[in-house]
Amino acid sequence: MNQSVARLAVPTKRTSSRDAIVDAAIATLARSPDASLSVIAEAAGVSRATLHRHFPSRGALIDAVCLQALRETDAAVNAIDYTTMSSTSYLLAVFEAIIPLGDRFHFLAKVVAETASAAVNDAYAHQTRGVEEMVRWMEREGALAPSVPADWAVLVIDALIYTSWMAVREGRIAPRQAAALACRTFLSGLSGGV
Amino acid sequence: MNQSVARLAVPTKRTSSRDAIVDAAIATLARSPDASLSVIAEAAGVSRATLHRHFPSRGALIDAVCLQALRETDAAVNAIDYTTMSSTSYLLAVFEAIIPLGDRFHFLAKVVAETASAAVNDAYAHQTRGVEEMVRWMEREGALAPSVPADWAVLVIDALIYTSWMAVREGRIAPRQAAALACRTFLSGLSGGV
DNA sequence: ATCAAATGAGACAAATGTGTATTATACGGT
DNA sequence: ACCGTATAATACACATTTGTCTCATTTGAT
Repeated sequence: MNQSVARLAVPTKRTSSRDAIVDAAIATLARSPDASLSVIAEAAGVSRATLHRHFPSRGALIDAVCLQALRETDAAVNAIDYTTMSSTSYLLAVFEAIIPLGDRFHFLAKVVAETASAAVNDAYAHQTRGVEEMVRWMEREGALAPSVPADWAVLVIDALIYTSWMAVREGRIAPRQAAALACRTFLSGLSGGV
Repeated sequence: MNQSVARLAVPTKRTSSRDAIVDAAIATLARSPDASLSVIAEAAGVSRATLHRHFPSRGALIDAVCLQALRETDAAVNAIDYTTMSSTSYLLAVFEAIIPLGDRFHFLAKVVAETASAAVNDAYAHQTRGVEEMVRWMEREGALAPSVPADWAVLVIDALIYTSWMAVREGRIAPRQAAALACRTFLSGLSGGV
């Protein structure tokens, strides 16, 4: 891939351009998911040629963007110390960790379809596996009705995250409240209760 | 728009091509939301020139597609006789009416962004207003917790419809079960209960 | 049969996005 | 100061899509 990587003592700013491009791509695609490479390069303060040097094709860039997003969400979730809490508290913690990332990653749903990269699919599957684990945990703790297919539970969690992202993005709701509402919606629905 | 419309006795098949194009557009865009006009025209069994004759621009076609979709969903919901049921039964009926339409309209979320037509925005706003009314009805009947923002309830309903559409489309779940699960999720969440 | 409207077939221009290649320049470490 | 790398600035080729236009043909109503 990068033939000079192996050479030692060449760390300099080798990745700085690349990172700038990925960051700019995230920021730009967040506004317009169909932004051209020219626009992204400009936003990165870099020539289009340089962009192509780091990412041979648009798909390669989209891949990198997706992987970066998945890496960051993964990190946010992994930062939670789940050993000290119940599965339902963990659910809330996950919502609270992920929802603030919506600013940057809400566009993923639109953009992921562009790519068929195995790496991205793997990372995505890994993330889904994490959600499935959480669902199973809730099942074990009796926090989830046995009649509910785990598959559906996973889908609803994803949907609530996306909905929260959009609601926060449109200024309809504050991140913290979104997390609380999403959690409540998942666990007890919107009827009755408080 | 169509200067010959006023002439009487010219109903013939004047709109048949147009309808064929809209139908083909729906079917084609359902598979690939970025399909070109050539592909759509071919699917409609019509030359691209004819397509352009009916729809001057791509946006005009997308508009027509969106309006058609909104019209159909509206019709499906309006067919429900809400006078004989509770608000929560109505919610289930709405889910059951709309979810089967996902086959054809699930792509709307991706495509609506292409257009900024006032007509489409109006139709969309009208539909949202319908959901808001339903939410208020549920509030009046005490089926909705007062602490839940109506705004959030509307968002969750939309999200559940979209999630159901996708889940059904991917064969993960049957339409009827999807409606039941969506309804249950909204009302009582996925914990406890049955 | 006739006439008008609708259509099919095709050519065409313009715009856009993407990927490649070339050359000169700036930067950074040795 | 030197040298290699990364970069900027271009230019280019290529594909795709969209929209327009023309002309011949078909269709359908009368």
